[in-house]
Amino acid sequence: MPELAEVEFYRRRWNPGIGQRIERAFLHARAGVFKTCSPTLIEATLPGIKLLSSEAAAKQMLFRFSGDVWLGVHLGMTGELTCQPPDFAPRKHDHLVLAQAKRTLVFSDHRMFGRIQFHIGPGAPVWWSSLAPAVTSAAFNIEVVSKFLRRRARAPIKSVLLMQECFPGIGNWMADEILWRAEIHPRRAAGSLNEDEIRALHRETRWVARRALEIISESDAAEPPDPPKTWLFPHRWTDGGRCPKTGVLLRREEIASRTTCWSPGRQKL
DNA sequence: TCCTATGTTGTATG
DNA sequence: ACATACAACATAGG
Repeated sequence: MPELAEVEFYRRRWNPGIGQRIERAFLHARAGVFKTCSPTLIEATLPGIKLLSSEAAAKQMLFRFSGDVWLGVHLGMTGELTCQPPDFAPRKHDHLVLAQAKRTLVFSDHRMFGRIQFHIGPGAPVWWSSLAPAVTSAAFNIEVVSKFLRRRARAPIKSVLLMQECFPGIGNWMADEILWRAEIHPRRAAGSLNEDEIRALHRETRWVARRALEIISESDAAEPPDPPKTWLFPHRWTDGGRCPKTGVLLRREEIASRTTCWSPGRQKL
């Protein structure tokens, strides 16, 4: 599920637990989500310390605990964070379950493409601080984008937009949304974009990311809200779906091993 | 039964 | 060494 804004949405689900102590920790020790860390160490360290704060960046989340303890979460394709009652009994796909006095913080992921990372030290872990600058930040500028596109000149622009080292947090639906707004065909070679197209790509990347985050923060719904009908998003998986700008039938095809949707005529090869 | 799924990574190839 | 393409990971739901 989760790209930039959804990750931010799920991060907030654990907000009620901030400032509160972890009483008990249950882990599915054999789950693939703990590939890069030791489940036994996590289970031994967390009880007794407090959740202090959290941040989201790209498709990652970082939770800071007292005692210089840090927990990283990547939701993969189907991961989810929830806040459950204090007497919560872990189910099959609940891989990380942190019981507090008044609630239980749960990470579940049935497909197990998600990852938990664990770090003890005075500062945030290296994998966190070395994430590419947010697409909403000033560091994500035209220069950076055009340089990256030149390096990836022969790859289709759709696959380049999915590369986290330049477009952190952009996933399959955001990439399609950006290209649709920028009027660029997803199969275009990254190196073939002219100056105006690169400017449009940069502008729409920032716009889509910022608006998606605003929509999330304006909502108090229990599930991540969908973008409005004026976006490509609600039409792209609908058979017979039409472009909200031109009314033509949308086209779907696999590009870069991902189902890709675009508006023929508006986005030309 | 078969197909698809909002993601990343390791490996093969050029 | 670098860029590109794709199988593999694991599971549920249509």
